Amino acid sequence: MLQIPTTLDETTPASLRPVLTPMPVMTQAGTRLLDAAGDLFYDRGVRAVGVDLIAETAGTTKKTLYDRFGSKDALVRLYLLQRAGRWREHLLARLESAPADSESQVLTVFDVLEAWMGPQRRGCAFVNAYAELGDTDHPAVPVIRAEKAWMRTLFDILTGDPVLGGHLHLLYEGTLVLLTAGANPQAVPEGRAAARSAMAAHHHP
Amino acid sequence: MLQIPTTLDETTPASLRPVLTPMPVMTQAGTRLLDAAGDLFYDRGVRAVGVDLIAETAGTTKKTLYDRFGSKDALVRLYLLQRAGRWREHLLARLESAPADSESQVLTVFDVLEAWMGPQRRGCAFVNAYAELGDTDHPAVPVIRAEKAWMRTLFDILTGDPVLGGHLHLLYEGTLVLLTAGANPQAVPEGRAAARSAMAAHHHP
DNA sequence: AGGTAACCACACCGGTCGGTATACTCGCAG
DNA sequence: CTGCGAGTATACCGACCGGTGTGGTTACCT
Repeated sequence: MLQIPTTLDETTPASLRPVLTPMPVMTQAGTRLLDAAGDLFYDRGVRAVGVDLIAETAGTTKKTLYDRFGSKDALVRLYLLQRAGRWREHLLARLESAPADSESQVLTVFDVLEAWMGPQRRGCAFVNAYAELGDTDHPAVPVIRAEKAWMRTLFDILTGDPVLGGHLHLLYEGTLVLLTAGANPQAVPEGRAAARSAMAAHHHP
Repeated sequence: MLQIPTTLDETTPASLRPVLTPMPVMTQAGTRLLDAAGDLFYDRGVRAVGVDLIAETAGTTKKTLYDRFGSKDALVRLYLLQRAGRWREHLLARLESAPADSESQVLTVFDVLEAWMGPQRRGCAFVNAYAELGDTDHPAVPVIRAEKAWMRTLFDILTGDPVLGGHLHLLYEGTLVLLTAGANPQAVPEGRAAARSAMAAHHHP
């Protein structure tokens, strides 16, 4: 049985320790605000979206936004936290209904990525956010780092080998970048084939 | 002899056709402006830097900025164009003074990347810019696409095989992302080792 | 001498930024 | 009945956004 952590620990992200980073209790307007912010942040970028637009899109007011979340920075952090949780749940569910052997599991990650992205060209929400925030003390940065560390841990666990896991994680991140910024529609098939080749080479050296 | 294009063709980026995209003739204040904009854009992101700050940092005025470049968007495009040119020249110079065999050339790319980045955590200027601009009609987007296509062509030429070239390009982009957004200081050594493994597997299948 | 390109200093424009304040309505629990 | 949390509406704040206009000073070219 594979043991994959389902929570996102911001302080020791690579560990398996099940630390909770719970979402705050959401009111109705709060949920609408976070959903609207999520769509807008992802589509246009964090800095490009103002709090006025978020409140208007959610059908509420800036007052309510600041009553619920306190600041735009906190809302950005929650946006990434929610997105990380949804991706993890989605991916783990698909992996459970895939063949249990290591190679199938890894290739399934690429398949799930392709279906998740669809025809869209906005790339990885975490890489995009990091591009805007940089290596600062913004409260969202630990969430970004934790998401990358979680994917690395996933590949390590799926393969049982940190060297192969690292190789596959590099291929996964490269695929995501070249699919979007690179505008290469063949990125996912190429990434999948490269992953297959890397696993074959590792098992028959 | 390796034949690597040194120019950045925005319209047919993958071709070897030597189309020029020359920098405009620069005055003294124009050069200072573009240099200041380059540093600020890369360090803080394109949207986070205003034209007032650029002009002040360059020791000139907004008036001069708009007289030279016409718009902030044009300045952003020129920033990426200049950066792409510098990276290409730097990388090709290092490749010329490296062993000429295919494997050494590829591994040298990772070494040059590590030295180019240094201890810094701002990542790929082109990926960062795409994160802010997205798949829009911004004049800088073709420059981003062309840079990614140029790196892919480089790996194709260095290896003489588009399948292996694609694999290595994925590893290269993944390395860059995980070094910065992922905050993994082992990203370059891991990427280098993965590249070596991919090339070995390709030659002894 | 006249023209012109480059540059600087500075004021100005409408719009938007993140964030706050005031005042009001509604539903609900004590 | 009262208090309170949630929400709405709207006005406001100083700061900054990209971009423009005016006027004046050099230096060089014809």
